[in-house]
Order: sequence, then C-alpha cells, then structure tokens
Amino acid sequence: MFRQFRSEVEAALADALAELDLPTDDLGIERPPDDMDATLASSVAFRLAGEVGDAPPDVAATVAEAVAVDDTDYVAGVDTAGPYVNFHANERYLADTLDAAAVDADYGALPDRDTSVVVEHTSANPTGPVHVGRARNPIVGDAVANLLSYAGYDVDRHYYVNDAGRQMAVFTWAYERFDEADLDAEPARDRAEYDLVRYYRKGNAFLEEADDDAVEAAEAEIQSILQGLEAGDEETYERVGAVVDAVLGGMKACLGRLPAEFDEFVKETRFMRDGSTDDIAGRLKETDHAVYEEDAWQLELDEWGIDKNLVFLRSDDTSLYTTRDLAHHEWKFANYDRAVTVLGEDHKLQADQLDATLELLGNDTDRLGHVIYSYVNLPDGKMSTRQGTGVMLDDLLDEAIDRARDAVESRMDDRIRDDDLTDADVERIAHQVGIGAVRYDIVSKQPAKAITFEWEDALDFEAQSAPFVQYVHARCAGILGEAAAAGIDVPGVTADADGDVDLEALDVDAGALETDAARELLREVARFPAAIEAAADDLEPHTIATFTREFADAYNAFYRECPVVTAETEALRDARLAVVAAAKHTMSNALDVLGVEAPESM
RNA sequence: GGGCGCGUGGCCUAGCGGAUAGGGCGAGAGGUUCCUAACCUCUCGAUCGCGGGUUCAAAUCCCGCCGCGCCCGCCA
Repeated sequence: MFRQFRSEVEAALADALAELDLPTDDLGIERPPDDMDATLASSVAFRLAGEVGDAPPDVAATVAEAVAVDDTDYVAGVDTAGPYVNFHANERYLADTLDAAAVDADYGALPDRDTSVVVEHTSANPTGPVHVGRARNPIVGDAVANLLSYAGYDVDRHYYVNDAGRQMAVFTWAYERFDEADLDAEPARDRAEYDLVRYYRKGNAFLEEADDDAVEAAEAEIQSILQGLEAGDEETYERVGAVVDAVLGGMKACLGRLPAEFDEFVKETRFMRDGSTDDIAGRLKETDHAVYEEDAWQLELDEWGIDKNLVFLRSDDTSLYTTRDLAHHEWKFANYDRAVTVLGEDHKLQADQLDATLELLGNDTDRLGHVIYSYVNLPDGKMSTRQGTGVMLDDLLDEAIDRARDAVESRMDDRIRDDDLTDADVERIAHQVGIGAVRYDIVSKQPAKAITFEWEDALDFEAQSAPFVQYVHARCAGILGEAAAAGIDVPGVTADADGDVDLEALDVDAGALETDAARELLREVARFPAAIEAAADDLEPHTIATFTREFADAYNAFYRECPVVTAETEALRDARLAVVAAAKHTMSNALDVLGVEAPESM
C-alpha cells in the first residue's frame, strides 16, 4: 500500500509543480520524522524558494494548494508544516493494508519480476572447518538471496568451489602421503572436515619443517597434481575430487545448521575441463589491453582505474584463478539475467579486476552486483585454517544454543502464564533463539563495518537482538492461539477444522481501530513491501533488520495499549485480531528474509 | 608509498543532503489482579575523528589531515 501511496504522491506533486510551471526533476519526497503525523513529506519548497522568490513556507503553501488529491486511492490530504509539504493517508490506506496483510501469509513478497539472479556466496576453500570469521559470508549471502527472492527475483544460490588451486593440491598430497598414525591430534568433532583438516595442517607443517630433500619431493608431487588438473587428467580430478567432496560435505553440514542451503556447488575445474578458460585466455590475447611482459600474458586495466596489471596466463601457459573466474562469470551471464556475489573486502581488488575484464570482453557488467563485507577479527588476532587458529562456527552455534537453553529454563520460573513448555519446546526454542541471535547480530550490521568477535556481544539475548524481535512473533501467535482456544472466529483470520484459512472471507472494519497504537502498527505493516523493495535494490539486508526493530517497537506499543481477546466490542476485537494476523505475517516474513526463525512460542 | 573501506554518548549501532542525530548496552527510578515482563515507561549521557569548502540546509557531498582495517603474488 505504501508503494502505491508513494507513487500517487509523486504523481500528484509532479502535476502540481507542472501546473505552477516549476521544475519536477527533484520532488524531495522523504519520510517525515516519527513524531510528525504524516505518511510522506516533500522538501521541494526549499529548492523552489529561490526560483519563485518567496520564503519556503509560502512556497510550500502554494504547492500544497495546487496538489489535487481527488483522483488518488490513498491520499487523504495535503498540508504544510513550515517549509514542508506533508501528505496524509486516508482510511482506505489502512483498510486495504489490513485486508492484504491479515490474510496473506506471503505478505511482503513482491510480484514476480521474471528476472533470474544467481547469488554466489561463501565459496570458502574446502580446506577445513568453517570458522566464525567466514560466517559473515553465508549469513549475509543467505539473507541477500532471501531478500531478492522476496523482491520477486528468481534466485539460485551458488557456492563456487576453488578445487583447482595449490591449496587443494597440497591437501590432496598430504591426505595421500600421511596416515592416521602421523597425526598428533584427534579430530575436534566427528565430521569429515575436522578429520581431514588434520592432514592439511600436517602437510603444511611438513612443508615448513622437513629437510630440503623431503620438501623437494613433496613439491614435485604437488606440482604433478596441479599439472594433472591443467592437462585434464581424469585420474587427478578423481584424487583431488575425493578430498574436496569429503571436506565440502562436512562444511555443507555446518552451513546447513545456520541454515544456509545451496542450489549448486560449482567447481572451478569445470571451466578448465570444458575449454572455456582457454577460450577466455585466447580472446584476452586479442584485445588491445593485452601485453606480453616478463614472459607472461598480462592485461593493462588502467583505463578502469586499476594500476595493477592482471596476469591471465603464466609463463608456463597455465591459467590463474581469475582467468577461470572469468569463464565462470561468463557462464553466469549465459544462464542468468543478473549475478550477485557476496565477498570479503580482501577480494575487492580482484573483484574490480574481474568486472573490468568482463566489460573488456564485451559483457554488460551492469548485470553484476557485489556485497562486500569487512573481516571479522578475534580480539587477539586473525583466524587461520592452516594454523588451526580461530573460533569454529560449530562451537559458536553450540554455545549459542546452550546459552539460549539456559535462558529459556531460567525464564520459565518467573513466567506470568503457567503454560506447558515440553522438553521438545525448550529444545526448539533454544535452537531458534540461539542460532537466530548469531545470525541477527551479524546480518543487522552494515557489512562494510569491521566486527570484532566477542562471545558476550554475539550471544546477548537482551534488547536489540533476535529474541527481541522473535518475541513479537511469539506474542502474535499467542494471541491468535488464545482467541482460537476461546472459540473466537474471525473470518479470514481463524483457521477452520482442517487448518485452512479462508483468504476471501476477511470481514472486519479497519475503521474500528481508533487507537493510535493500532493505526501506527498498521502503518508499519504497510511499509514492509517498500522496505523489501528498497533493501533488494540496494542489496542491503541489514535494513530489514532495522525494520524488524522499528516494527517491534510499534507492536509492543499496540500490545500494551490494545487488549485483543478482551476488547470492549466484538467488532473491535475482530479488527484487532486481524491486525495481529497482519503483524504476524509481516514479522514472520521479515525474519524469513534475515534467515532467522519465527517461533510460535518462546 | 598507492588504492579501497571505516571513524556517531563509556561500549555497540541506525541514519548517509533536509523538520529537536534514532535505538540498544551501561547507570539510576518505576511498572505484572489484564492476550508470555526475552516486555514497557521515565532519567542520565553526543563538539556525529580533526580542519577547511560547497549549499537556503552537511553526521550525510568535496578537499586536506589523523586513526584503524583490508588489498597492492606468474597464490586462492
């Protein structure tokens, strides 16, 4: 509703300005401060004051006077507050919002855009367990994918597997070279990546510590693996693939706990085997920007503001990671309308080189999008899989669940309502709140900001955290459940014996909602689809987290001031129940975008 | 050295050209005969890193400086 209201306001204001012979290029539409009783405002009067030769408040009055509102569905009227022109929504705006949101479990999902987009995220090298520093990628990436899906895009989620580099050759060599007896530690966890990473660490330690002859022999073996991959040798693919698939399987299980699921794991070697990397290299050689310097083929990208030359073929004629990634991205272009990549700031230069080169090769790089996030630091340094340092994501999630379980159990004692949480409920809530808190803490911040990981901060369940907004959903569910138990039947809201809700049957009067808190909550509900649209346009899922917080404030005010089940009249009660249903759908879907579960009770 | 990013009350954070800079944590005071108090109300606390500039209007844009992070491999 907000989106339609906004376009009506824009059209009406543009018409008014045109009628006054004033420029319509910048309408200055903005959201008024919270304490202003207006749905939208315009600051055009400031800009036009000079042109008109009047003071801004007078210009605002003139403009407001000229705005015609009769043809709109949702604009009740226009007035001014000093230099601002304020637009007010009418009753039908709230009524239609209630009608739409109360009966639609998918409320907030925008119409299909008939546009496909591939979201690539995480893509961590399969070298060992996922640590929390890496966790920002799947958490942000999953939210970006969810967001685009809600915004009407047809989304595929890809994990790009770097299975062709030296790291994997070292890993494969180490796995074949050493035995369990050579390792000095038990796996930290009973899962493949924890088991195999010990070989990887052992191999790296060996390469650093062993005598020269032994290292030389090992390097020869590692080189032969790399050459085998480059030459398309099937047996080498199988050897490396065995290690990659095993480790990846474990990492997949870890990421699945978030949960972050993928539609496809795209292997880098695929673009070596199908010849597309060779094709890229050949085409690059033909461009004006290619130079052969210091025995290697390079690309001059200073035209794109990048001083650093990009080497795309080694002196031994083999390809590099970026060359393969070029082939990978042309493959994306061939199969999708848009491609979004979520990556750490340490890959920024590489991404810029990739973009520039793709453009050079004749691709439309406007179809490409990036979400770049800063590194997550530990209080005392970095995390490294090779050295085995860092906090593992599994450990963080376990700790989060444990603490959430403690919180549920301690809170059960001082509950007002003596409801019956079963052991299964406690466990369910502990998972929803614990994992939700970790995700929410990370996804709610601007990706560009650096994060220092602190156990206490990440697992704070008070106030601006996942449980705060999840609680709103639980309260909605509680009220709806209470109403159903009391035999209160609201058409369009209450499910029948089969659990089905008749979506056409909503018959409540939004006009019955005279309380400000209820109307304000409905206004927040109305904003949700626009929030999805804006967040998707800018690839900024954290703004949805901000929305959930503001929405929670509005709901809590409503909850405090508007008894639902015990409302004075049936009409009021039914209208409020519909508001609760609308709020539940809104919060449920906002949390769904963030990848945070919405508990029915907690 | 160069490039990119970040710098908002003691701590974390939203806002990123417009109406008195929002929240949370913390500290202090209250609130539960009423749909879950993981909640709410009130109080305390900010030269929006520093200095210039643009603008009717700057936390927001531009320039310089300072601090922090990341990057600058024929690694991935």
